Amino acid sequence: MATTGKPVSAEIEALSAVLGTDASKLLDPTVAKAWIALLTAYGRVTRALSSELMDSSGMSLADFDVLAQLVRSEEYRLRMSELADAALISKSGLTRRIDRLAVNGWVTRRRCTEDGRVHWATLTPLGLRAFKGAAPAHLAAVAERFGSALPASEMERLTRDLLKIAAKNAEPINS
Amino acid sequence: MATTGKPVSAEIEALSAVLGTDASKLLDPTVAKAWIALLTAYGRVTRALSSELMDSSGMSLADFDVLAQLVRSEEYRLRMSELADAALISKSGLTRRIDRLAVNGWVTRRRCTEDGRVHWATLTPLGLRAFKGAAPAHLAAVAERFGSALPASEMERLTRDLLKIAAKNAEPINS
DNA sequence: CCGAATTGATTGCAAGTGCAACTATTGCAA
DNA sequence: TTGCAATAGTTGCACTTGCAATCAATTCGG
Repeated sequence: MATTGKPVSAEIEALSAVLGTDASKLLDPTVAKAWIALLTAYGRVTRALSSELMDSSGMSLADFDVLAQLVRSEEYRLRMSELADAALISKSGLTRRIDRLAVNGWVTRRRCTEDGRVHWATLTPLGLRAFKGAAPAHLAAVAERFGSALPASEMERLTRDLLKIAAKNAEPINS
Repeated sequence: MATTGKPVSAEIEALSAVLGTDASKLLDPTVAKAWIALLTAYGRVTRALSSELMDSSGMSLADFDVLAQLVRSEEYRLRMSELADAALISKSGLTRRIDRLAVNGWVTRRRCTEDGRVHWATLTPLGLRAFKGAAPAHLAAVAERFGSALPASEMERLTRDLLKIAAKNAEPINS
């Protein structure tokens, strides 16, 4: 979405001309600038991290997230829907992602004996090894591409601001 | 990626336990928190905006961006690759997106008479109408979901920080 | 001028995605 | 009990995506 490097004020002016109303009434130029900055920063960083991770470890960012959630869970396992929520993807998306991870031998899927509706996704030793192999480079890349741009105090302020935005839009993904 | 509402320090500790090294050496917990906050804020806001826009105007966020770029361009037209860069999508993605927009009658695609390699994507009057119909609600939604979370001065600081991050990762998409 | 390199755009392909419909299992109420 | 509602997960579908290969037009070196 609208992420040129060009000044946003011009963009707002162009929109005003077209919309026939003062577009800055609809969207404050300050906000528009910030929004475009967010889209740009997010897009560039994730794009770079994604291809670096794929090159170095053969896994996607989404794969890494799923493995990370399993790594930090009790007994290296989670229910499918817990895992979907934690990794911020839809349930159907997770089903197929686990299919792929299972083909690699990185996770297993087992039906729960106590409640037959539940399926456990469990990290295998091989999956743990894969994660351990991928994590150092990936974390270092996050530190470099994202972390090194701002001093710590500013980073904390950024976190607070972003969490306020996130809080304004809180709703679970799997309704 | 890894976007639970849970404290990140726990995440980092879990990773340290697994990686066998102090994961905070690899990724400062302050940075980790900020990164997860960015992912969360971005994911929630764009998800909501996307479905609201689709419901109200039948266009995707990507469609809106493409139309917005054309609206603010000279004579409502851009070369395919200019437009791809401006809208932050790949060239092949743009080709097919323009296909779809052309089916709606919102844009036309014409070969350039001076340089036969170049194709112009041009906004039609119908496309302009569609954009004018969609923009007010969408801009208002950005104002509400994103803009209203922070006061203006904080918004400006956020913009500066995000642009620093973007600048650290500057590379054109279509290499 | 002619052929090779370059540039602009499209297409084949092999993914990934979410929604809605579906299956399987369990819990609960009468 | 029995049958219906709720819950967990999977699948069909239609659509998007990006990369690499390809086609088409232009430019440039000799």
